[in-house]
Amino acid sequence: MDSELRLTIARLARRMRQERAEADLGPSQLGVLIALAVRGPQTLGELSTHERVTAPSMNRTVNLLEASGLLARAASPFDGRKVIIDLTDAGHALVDETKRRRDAWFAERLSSLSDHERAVLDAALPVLRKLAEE
Amino acid sequence: MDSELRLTIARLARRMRQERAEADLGPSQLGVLIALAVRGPQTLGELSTHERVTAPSMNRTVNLLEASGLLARAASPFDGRKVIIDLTDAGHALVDETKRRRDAWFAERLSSLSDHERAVLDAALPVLRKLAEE
DNA sequence: TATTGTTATACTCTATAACTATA
DNA sequence: TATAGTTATAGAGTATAACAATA
Repeated sequence: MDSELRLTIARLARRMRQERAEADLGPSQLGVLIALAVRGPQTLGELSTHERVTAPSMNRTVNLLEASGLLARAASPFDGRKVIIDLTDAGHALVDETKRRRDAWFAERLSSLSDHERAVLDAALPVLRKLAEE
Repeated sequence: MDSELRLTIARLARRMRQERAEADLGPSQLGVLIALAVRGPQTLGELSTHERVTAPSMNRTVNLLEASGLLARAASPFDGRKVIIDLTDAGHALVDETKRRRDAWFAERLSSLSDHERAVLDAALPVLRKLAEE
């Protein structure tokens, strides 16, 4: 059954990821914007570590997002080597819109469940969260 | 809370996906091999439909896997346009090994849970499966 | 004509290696 | 010397458009 649960979670996550569309950003670009929204301004190194990607790869993604006006680079006042990356207003707006749409999709799926089924999921949430821990 | 559950599932799936490594195939190539193992020999069109990818994209992935000796193409005896794709012995072996390793990783995560927590997940499985339905 | 697979081309995302600037 | 970021280059994975072969 272990295997069943693992595969089901993978399949569900895959379906969720297909619900993007709104802006035509790839998943990596969207992931960076969401990381900035959740964890605030960060250096390139922090971003690449957290997203588990190499620095050159993150640099490229950041370049694309900067060119789209969704984030901005600023020099660190404390360390001339570092660059602080943060969302622009447009970046914040895009993150909010994306979250709203994904939540709506997921809520629609949940609405097909019975009260009991929703209660079961509610009970499972802390356990799933524990499994997902680093 | 809807949003919490959605994000937790996404995060858990992401952690699982990072557990690959064994062979250095990307997730797409591995996905094709697993699809062939689970659902048997298929045409290119069937594969691309099921993996939700365009035919040229699937064709490219199949080319790489064929070059690696993990699958083979054969002409359909009934329809000259169709190509039947199936795993080689090496492909089967790779799928088995991958499944074994991912299951082991997941089982190790599950072992950190209490009996009660595992029971909660067990109850949630059919509900998650329902959410993941097409 | 319609369908199946393929080739051509282009863009995103990833990596490693090598370089620049700062500490 | 070591660290932070960047550039150069290459390969995987995705797409659309155009083509060949078969039904």
